[in-house]
Amino acid sequence: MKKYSKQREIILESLQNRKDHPTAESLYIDLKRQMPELGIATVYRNLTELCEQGIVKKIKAKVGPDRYDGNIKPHIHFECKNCGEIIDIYLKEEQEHKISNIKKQVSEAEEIQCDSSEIYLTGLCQKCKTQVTG
Amino acid sequence: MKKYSKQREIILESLQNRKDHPTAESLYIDLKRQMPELGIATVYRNLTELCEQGIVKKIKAKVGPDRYDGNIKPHIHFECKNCGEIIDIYLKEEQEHKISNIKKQVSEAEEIQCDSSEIYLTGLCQKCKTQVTG
DNA sequence: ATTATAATGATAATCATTATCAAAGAGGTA
DNA sequence: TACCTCTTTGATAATGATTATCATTATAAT
Repeated sequence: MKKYSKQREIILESLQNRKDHPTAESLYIDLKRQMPELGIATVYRNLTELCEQGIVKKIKAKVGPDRYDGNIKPHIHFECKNCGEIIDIYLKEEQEHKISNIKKQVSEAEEIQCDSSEIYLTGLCQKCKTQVTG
Repeated sequence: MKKYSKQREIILESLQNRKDHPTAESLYIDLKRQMPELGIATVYRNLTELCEQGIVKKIKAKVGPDRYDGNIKPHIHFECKNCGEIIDIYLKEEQEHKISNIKKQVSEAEEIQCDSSEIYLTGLCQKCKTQVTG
């Protein structure tokens, strides 16, 4: 039987309140301020658990360790190859619809059961675009 | 100045001939048969180099270490959550077109410069679908 | 052939993550 | 409340993947 833990609670809460996509370590450092006895293993354990429950999503960035996202509303990620920031992008309903259509077509054509899709974009974010370009 | 090396040649060649998406280690083990003096660091070094040149692509799988793909023709990846296999899926021209359209729209709306996109599907492959379901 | 420098292989070092395990906490039940 | 069982925790060792170091070898230009 799954039991309550204060640690799991604050990890989820923090992740849902943050607007960025922290690594396990940065979450750990942050939470240690309000719970100094917290251990890094507990953070990893709970992040894994929350991912399995589908409350949290793991992001495999191109650069650096895995990141975690407490926002599970459908959206895609853009990673800036210059500053490394990952920004959330919400597709319009019509765009979302096109994607799920393609997913359906592919599932049929390949005879697979596709239950999730992820779209990663890479390039230069607004800031870095102007900085790098001139 | 960049210099030729036999090692880099066989790494690229092997990757382009293989139809799977090997990890650095499995590539190393395989190539060691034809070149026993090959070192694992050389494999990592050259894979990184080839990725930077854009001749090879790195795949961050949900499970396990990074994989490499010698096929750079536009395609997307499907990872089976049961057997872990990664299969290539080629979108139809019209599907590809819809995606690049969305990419363009997003780039404008977000004021970013998006130069690459990756679509990642997850679920059950043909084999595992029938195995698990029935 | 000589020389400059890039690439290699062995291996140490690092980084991220997972495993282990004794102690503490949660959630029953008597 | 006291007790029991099982889960979770924190500390830390262990592991796995990748990168750094460095002496040696190979490449390519002169």
